Amino acid sequence: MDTPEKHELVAPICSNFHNTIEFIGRRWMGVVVYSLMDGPKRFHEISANIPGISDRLLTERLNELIKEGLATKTQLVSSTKSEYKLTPKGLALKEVIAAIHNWTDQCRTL
Amino acid sequence: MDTPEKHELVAPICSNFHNTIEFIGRRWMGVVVYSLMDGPKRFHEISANIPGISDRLLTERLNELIKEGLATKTQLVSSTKSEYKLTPKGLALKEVIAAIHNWTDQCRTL
DNA sequence: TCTCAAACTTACTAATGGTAAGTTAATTTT
DNA sequence: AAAATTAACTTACCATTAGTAAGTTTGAGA
Repeated sequence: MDTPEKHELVAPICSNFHNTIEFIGRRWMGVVVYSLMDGPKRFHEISANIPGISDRLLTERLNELIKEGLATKTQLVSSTKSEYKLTPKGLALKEVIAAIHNWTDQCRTL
Repeated sequence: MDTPEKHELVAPICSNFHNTIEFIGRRWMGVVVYSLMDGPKRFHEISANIPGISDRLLTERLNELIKEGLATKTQLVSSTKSEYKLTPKGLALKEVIAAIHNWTDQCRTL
């Protein structure tokens, strides 16, 4: 018998609508992905891009993106430099971001 | 001088990308909206539609939707019956849901 | 009238997030 | 070359949000 896992994300996040939206809806996740949409960025660049986010949460969200295959991390020359980049799977969220943007815009007339 | 409000949502949720995704990304919010997409529903119907959600959180999410103008509540005859319905603003999220669905599908090949 | 169901509400615990300070290695400045 | 600074984390602690379960109120049905 399997151990019942309740609401833990055992299945890949993209296995259904609920998993997906709960994942990309975690606090700050949306803007972190958004920030990486226009190309690879350093940790401090993402941080500077997102007013209000703390190092701790940014580290956590980036690690979650990596774990789920939406981003990769590259250590540059020294150990104090790293770069984050979206994978094709991460880049494919562009449509979702666009849809939210559209909603945000048309919202004023609704 | 205004009191600084930190990260509270003072502006309408649809005023920018960050506000919007943080709002629709709250736990269970996505599936609650999804559940209402195909027409008005009673409280217990939504609840039955979403395995795992508690009455407390469902109440909270529905009230947030109402507060932000994405849904309305109608008291039916007696006070023990109520019906929830998406407003045009809420219905307009259909595109966002579709985009997430598409991502979920193409995810397998990425 | 007695029981049951709908739609909450309350109380309490667990998990997640916010804030700030500390760490380590590599630059840059003096 | 020593001192200060920066990058990228990590740790610790408190606050907020979520999960779980039991209780409340009104109305409908047997």
